[in-house]
Amino acid sequence: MQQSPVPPEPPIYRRIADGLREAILSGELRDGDRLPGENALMAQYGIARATARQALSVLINEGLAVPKRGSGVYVRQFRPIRRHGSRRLSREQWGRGQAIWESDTRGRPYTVDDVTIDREIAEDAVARVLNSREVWVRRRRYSVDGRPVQLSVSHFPAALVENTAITRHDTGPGGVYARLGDLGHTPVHFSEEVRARMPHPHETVQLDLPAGTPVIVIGRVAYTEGGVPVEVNEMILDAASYVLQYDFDS
Amino acid sequence: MQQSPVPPEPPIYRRIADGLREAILSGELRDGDRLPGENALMAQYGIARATARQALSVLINEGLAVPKRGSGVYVRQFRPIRRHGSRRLSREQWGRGQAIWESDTRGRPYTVDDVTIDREIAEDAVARVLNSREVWVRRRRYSVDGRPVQLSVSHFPAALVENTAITRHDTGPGGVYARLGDLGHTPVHFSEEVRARMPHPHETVQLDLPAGTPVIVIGRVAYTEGGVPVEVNEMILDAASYVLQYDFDS
DNA sequence: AAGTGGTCTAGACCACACG
DNA sequence: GTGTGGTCTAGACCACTTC
Repeated sequence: MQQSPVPPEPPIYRRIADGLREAILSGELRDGDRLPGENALMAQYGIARATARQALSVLINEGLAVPKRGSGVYVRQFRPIRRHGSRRLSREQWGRGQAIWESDTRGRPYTVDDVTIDREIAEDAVARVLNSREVWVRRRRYSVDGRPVQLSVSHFPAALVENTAITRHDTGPGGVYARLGDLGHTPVHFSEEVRARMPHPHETVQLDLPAGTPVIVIGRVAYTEGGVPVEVNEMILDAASYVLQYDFDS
Repeated sequence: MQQSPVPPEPPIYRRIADGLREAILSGELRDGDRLPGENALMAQYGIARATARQALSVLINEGLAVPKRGSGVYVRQFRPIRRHGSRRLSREQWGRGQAIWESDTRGRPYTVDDVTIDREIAEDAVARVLNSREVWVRRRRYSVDGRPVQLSVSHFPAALVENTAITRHDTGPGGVYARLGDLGHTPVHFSEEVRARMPHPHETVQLDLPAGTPVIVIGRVAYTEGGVPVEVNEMILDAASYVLQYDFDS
């Protein structure tokens, strides 16, 4: 007779984490509420400091809680920005149905800082797509409500944009896409590749990410009507701050 | 005179993690290689066990390394599947440019297990989109190469699909979309909302996710030509196994 | 000043993997 | 059997936040 396998008891730190997670997901603990601290958990469960910390670290690494030094551990809030892929299709009737996830639809103003513009030798993947190793690179950081939410690195074939406003800080009215249009290379087709992963250290710093926050990586290629690739843009988004929306037919 | 701020030394565990990360990202340690273990780090740096563990946990939570019980900690591998949003546009000329990220383009066979079909009362968000609280729900899990990569939960308005093959395991040739077509409700418009976050515990179990792996959450609504929503599908993807591709005009 | 999280030490016992 | 990671204890000092 086969012995029925006994489900092993989860370790203490996990049971504590499960209880706290339940309280968060059920709404018993709300956005911004303070969780029981290390000392409280030690007393309540009769455990060592390291064990209490381990329990809290589970929730922190899950992105459900954020530690504040000298203060406590708090329930994290989620108020994403909606980013539309195809504006054209999103405007159509059928695309105006109810969204699944609530999000901030009012166009909150974003600010741009840390703009840098350089002529560089592109890495292999970018060079292959643009058919050019020589590129102009525009790096920007976007913030909403004073909090950084996105890093963006745009690559343009150097031969195409040399001596245009695209190589300068002030790109003029309409921005870089308008300038590409002036050159007869209006981007009309876009291909976006979307990934998600944990952030690299420099991304954690630049986006001021708490532990347990993934980033969404969007690699976007813009093509002209003739199918010529004119821009490769890699965007790094704070995953907790964004919902991407893509609308399409067929 | 303003004192120039002295950059504080990072803690030991962080410096060790930085060194190991460097070795991984530079390619010095390759996919599947074994990292120095806890004992090795203790000896090499003259630190306590907990500190060595803390260093390794950084890389594990970043998704760069995977611990194997009783064996060691290993460099993680990344070989994503490419998932296309709009098949139609992806086939067009301009969309056939080089991809930024390498991925497995050969259509690897996937298997479906854990299929369940139930009549349920939908949660608010789904009911609002479908204009129906009564829904049929199809849950599936997809695996590639024997490893689970995606969970999928499809909702259909009960009144629409009652007494059709959509409420049965065998949906017949063409699957549920063909059956919706039989009813005169062929889905032709799609709206997808994409998020990324750390997995919930049950997702970690069902997708067998190592620590440090985010999930991509896709909420997809299918509409008929007349703009009637006929399906809400929530997909949970192992973020390390997927690259999403979206192609669009304008 | 008191409380909080951040780092670190020096032990311990366990289950599991590998040779 | 030996080494590995997984869990846990009982202390310590520090920097920071809050009162």
